[in-house]
Amino acid sequence: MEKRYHHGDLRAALIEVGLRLLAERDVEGVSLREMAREVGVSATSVYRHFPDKAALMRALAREGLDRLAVAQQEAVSGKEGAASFAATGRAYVRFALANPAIFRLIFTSSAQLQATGEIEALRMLRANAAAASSGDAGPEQAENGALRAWSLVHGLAMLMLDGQLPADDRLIDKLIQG
Amino acid sequence: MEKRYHHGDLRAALIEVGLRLLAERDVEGVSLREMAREVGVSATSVYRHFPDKAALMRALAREGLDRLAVAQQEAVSGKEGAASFAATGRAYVRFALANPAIFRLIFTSSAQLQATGEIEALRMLRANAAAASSGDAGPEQAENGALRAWSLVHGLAMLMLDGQLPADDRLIDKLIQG
DNA sequence: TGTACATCAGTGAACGCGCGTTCACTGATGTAC
DNA sequence: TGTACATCAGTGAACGCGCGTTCACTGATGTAC
Repeated sequence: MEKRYHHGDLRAALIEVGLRLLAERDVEGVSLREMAREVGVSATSVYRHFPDKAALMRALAREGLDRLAVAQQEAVSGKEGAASFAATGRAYVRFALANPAIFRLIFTSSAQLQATGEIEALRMLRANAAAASSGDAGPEQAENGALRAWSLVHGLAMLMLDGQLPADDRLIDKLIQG
Repeated sequence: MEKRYHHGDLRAALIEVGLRLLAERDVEGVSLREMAREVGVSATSVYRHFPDKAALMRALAREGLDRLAVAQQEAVSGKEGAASFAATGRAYVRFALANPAIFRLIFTSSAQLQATGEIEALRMLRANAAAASSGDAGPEQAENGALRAWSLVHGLAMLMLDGQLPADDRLIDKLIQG
């Protein structure tokens, strides 16, 4: 028996299932066949919506990036300057800890995510980092400060994900705050 | 015809080939069978030296970690304090850029590398980072400064590897130096 | 110095595996008349 | 309102793939007598 999905429904269902699987296991452990199986559809039908597996994975990365952007936006609301950066940075690291595989997927595939708006989450972090370091002398110092802040937050996330540092909320606060 | 390796020779040859392959492609692209093929030996013979593929990959990570330690040691020679940290940090990032797959492998599998001495490279970076921030008030501030420095350097390496920042030597210097 | 033998690092064939992808197809949907 | 038809999202079977690993084996090495 054939299941009929309204336009876009199977696509959305595949992305939802994909993100759920990525919450449980690593990127390499997620196959196109399994995503189709979980949705309850034949593997073949995926090809009606994505040219190949890579395209589906890119869609997952894009959706993950959107969610990271939302998390940062929620965290930053009503804050300014240094407090704003700290909030964004904390949200960034916490998102990574809560969604390890998705966070990794975002960054390993984001070089291919070129379309407008897809890098919103990254743009926002950079903007906040720039605001945080705007007390510095010139615009170049501010830019350097922003990149340093982004690197700090990104490195913190990665080191905690890889078990090099304890994934401790208070440690995050200490390192980002002061 | 059977090839005879003196004790440890095939082991060393496999590690050498593994690192060479990792210089060309990603971790997932390196198979046990290919490493054996490259050495010129049957896949089966690998099991005389490693219980399974995971053990071989762990050996590759350990060797990579040693090389990272050496690179840092060479970079740091004769320097002190902040200059010492900057040198170590630069060496760390440059190693990552020169050996992307190995650098990633080191960190994704280093949670399992528990034996003494295996974390030498990491210990060294932490020590130098601590030295760099020893001007700070108390020991806790110094520790925080060290972790911040490590995060900064690690994040910089990862962002450059993932194409988020240009892999530019001058940018490395600017962000680590100042 | 020569022989017997244990050790153990190699061998090729075979296993089952799940994968991504292609194929020719079917049948429900929604539109045109 | 009913019928004809094009569209196209589904289907299951099949493909070739290289993988990690197991098996029973072979034959070179080096030691004990």
